[in-house]
Amino acid sequence: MASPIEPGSEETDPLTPFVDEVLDRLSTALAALGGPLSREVLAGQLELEGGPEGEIAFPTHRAAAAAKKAPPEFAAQLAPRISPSSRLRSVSAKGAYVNFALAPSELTARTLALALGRGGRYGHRPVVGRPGCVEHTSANPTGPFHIGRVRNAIIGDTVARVVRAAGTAVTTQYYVDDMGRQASLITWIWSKPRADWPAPVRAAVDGAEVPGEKPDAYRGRPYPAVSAYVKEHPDAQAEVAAMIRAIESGAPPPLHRELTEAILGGMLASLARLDIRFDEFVWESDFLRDGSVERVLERMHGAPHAVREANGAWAIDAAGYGLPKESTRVVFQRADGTSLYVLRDVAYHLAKFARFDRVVDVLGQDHLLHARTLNALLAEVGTSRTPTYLIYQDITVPEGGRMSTRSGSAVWLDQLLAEAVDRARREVLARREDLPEADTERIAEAVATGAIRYHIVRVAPEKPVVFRWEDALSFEGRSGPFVQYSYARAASLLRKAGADGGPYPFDPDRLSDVEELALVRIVARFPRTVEYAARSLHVQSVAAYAHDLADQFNRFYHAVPVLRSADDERASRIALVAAVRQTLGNALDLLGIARLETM
RNA sequence: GGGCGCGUAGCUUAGCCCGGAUAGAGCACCGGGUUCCUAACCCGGGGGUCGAGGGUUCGAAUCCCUCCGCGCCCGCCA
Repeated sequence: MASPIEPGSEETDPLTPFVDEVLDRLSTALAALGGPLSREVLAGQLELEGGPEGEIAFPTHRAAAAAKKAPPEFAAQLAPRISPSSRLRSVSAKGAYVNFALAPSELTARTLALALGRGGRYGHRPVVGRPGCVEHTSANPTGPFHIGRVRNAIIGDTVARVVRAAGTAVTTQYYVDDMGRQASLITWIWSKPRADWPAPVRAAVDGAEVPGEKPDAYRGRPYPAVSAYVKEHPDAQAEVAAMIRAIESGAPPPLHRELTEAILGGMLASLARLDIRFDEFVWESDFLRDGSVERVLERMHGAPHAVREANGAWAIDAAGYGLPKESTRVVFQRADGTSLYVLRDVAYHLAKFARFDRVVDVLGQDHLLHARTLNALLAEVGTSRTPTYLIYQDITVPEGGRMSTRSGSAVWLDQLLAEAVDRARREVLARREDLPEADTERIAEAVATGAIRYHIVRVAPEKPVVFRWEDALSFEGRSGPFVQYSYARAASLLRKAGADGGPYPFDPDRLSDVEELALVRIVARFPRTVEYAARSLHVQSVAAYAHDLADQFNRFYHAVPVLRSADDERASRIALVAAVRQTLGNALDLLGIARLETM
C-alpha cells in the first residue's frame, strides 16, 4: 500500500510540489503539537494514493506516540491545523490518518503541462552522474535462443531502458564467450568435411536442414550431438582440447571467429524482432589478446589469499568470503597455466568498473555461485567494487524441469515468434478484413512481440515461470496488446478530432468527472514509477503501471464522450487524451513494445 | 548435507526493499452492455487461514526464527 516518496523535481514530476507542501506544513504542525519528526522520516511515512479519502495519506501512529496521545485523537487535532491551499483542497482526519486531497485544478494543470510539454521526455529525467552498464543475455553462441534465455534478454533490455530514462547514460553489453569448450566444439565439427563427421552427429543433422534457414539454426544444429559424442570419445576430446589451447594462445583457427559471428548474427536477428539490440559486444578473447588477463593473473598470484596447489594450479582460499563450505577454494588458473572463466570475468569487470559507475549483470539463478566467487576474486585483486546482480529464475516446462535442447523440451524463440504472429494475424483479420496485407503483417508482428515481451516482464524476475503457450500468447487483460490497443484507441480519437499534433489547450476545471480525475492521477504517477523501477530494478512495476493507465483510460473512454462533447469541454478532454497517449506511448517505449497508431 | 530463491483466489500474479485504513489485478466462471469516439473493450457478481507455526510491534502478506513443499547451484566447465 505504501508508495515510496522520493525527492523529484518540479520540472519533471507533477507531484513534487504537492509532496513538498505536505511535508512542509506537516512539519510545522507536528512541531507545534509536540510530535516532531524529521523531514526524512515524514517522507518515509507518507503514502501516495493512500486511501479513499485522499491522494496523500499520513499515518499518525508514530507522531502520536511521540506526543503521547492516541492516534485518532492526535489525527483529529492535527488535521485542522493545516488549512487548505491552492494545492491542498482539503485536509481531513479519518481514524488514525490525516488525508490530504490534492487540489484537482492544480494537479491537472501541472500533470497535463508536463506530459504534453515534455512529450517523449515525460517520465524521463536529465542525465546526471557517470554512465552505467547493463550486461545481459550473453548466451553462448552455439545455436538458437530458447525462451529461457529470452527471459534474460527481455529483463535486461527493459532494465537498460528504464535506468536510462531515470537519468543514467547506459551502455548495454553482450559478453560473447568465444573461448572454452562450447564455442570450440562448433569450430571443431565444422572444420571437418561433412563426410568425416562421426555417424551420430551426421544422423542428428541429416534431414533436419531447411534451405535458407538462419545461420544459428544451421550452424548450431550439430552442437548437442557433438557435445555428447566428444564426452564419450577421448581422441575427439584431445582434438578439442588442442583447439581450446590454440584459441587461448591467440591463434584460433580462422573459421572460429567466422562461425561464432555467423551464429551470433542469427541469434541477434531474432532478438531484433523483439527490439532488443546491444550497444557493444565484448569478446572474451579480447581480454587475452590485450594482455589484461595476464595482468590480472599477476595480481592474483600476489593476492592476500592466493595459494598454489601441489600440481601447480592457482586458487584463492575464499573461506572468509561467506561461500558455501565446499566452494571455499576457488581455482582461477589451471595446472597447465590456462585461465578459467571466472578469472577472465575479473578482467572483464575491471574494464567495466573503469568506465561505468552503476554496473548491472543480469544472470540466471544457476550463475549465482559464479557471481559470489567473482565477488571474492574482485576483492582479492583489490577493488572494493562489485556489480549489481539481477538474478532471475529459470523458465521451466509443464512436464517439470528446465528447458533442455537434448531432451527436446526446449521452446525456441523463433518457434514462439512464428506461433505468436500466426495467432495475432488471425486476430487482426477477424477485425480488419479490409486492411492491406502489409499492414496486417506489421500489426501482427507488433502484437505478437508485444505480447511476448509483456508476458515475460510483468512477472518479478525471482519468480519461477512455467512456460504455457496459452499464457505466453494472451492478447487480453494484463497483456501487451491490451496496452497497445488502448494506445491505438487514444491515437484514433486524436486523429478523428483533427488534433494529431497539438497544440492542446485545456482548462483544468473542465476535467472534473471522476473518471477524468482518476486518469489524471495515474498520468501524474508515471515519473515516480519510472524512478522507482530504475532504483529497485523492479521493472515489472512499469508493466503494471502501463496496464493501470490503459485500464483507467478504457473506463474513461466508456464513461465520458470526447468528440461528441460540448465545445468547452471537448478541447480539454482532447488534451487529456493526448497526455494519456503520450504517457502510454512512453511506457510502451520503456517496455520495448511497439506503439500502434491503429490496430 | 550446505547455499540461494520461490510459496498470495481454481489458474497466473501485484504488493514485500521502506510494517499502516477493506490484500490489488488478469484468466477462467456467472449475469449484463455495441442504431454512439476501435467490443483486443466496459459494467456487475461469486471466489483469499497471503504454505504452517512461533516471535517482535499499537499494528505483520511485508521484519526475525523454526518447520514443510518446490526449483537451482555446490567442476582445474562456461
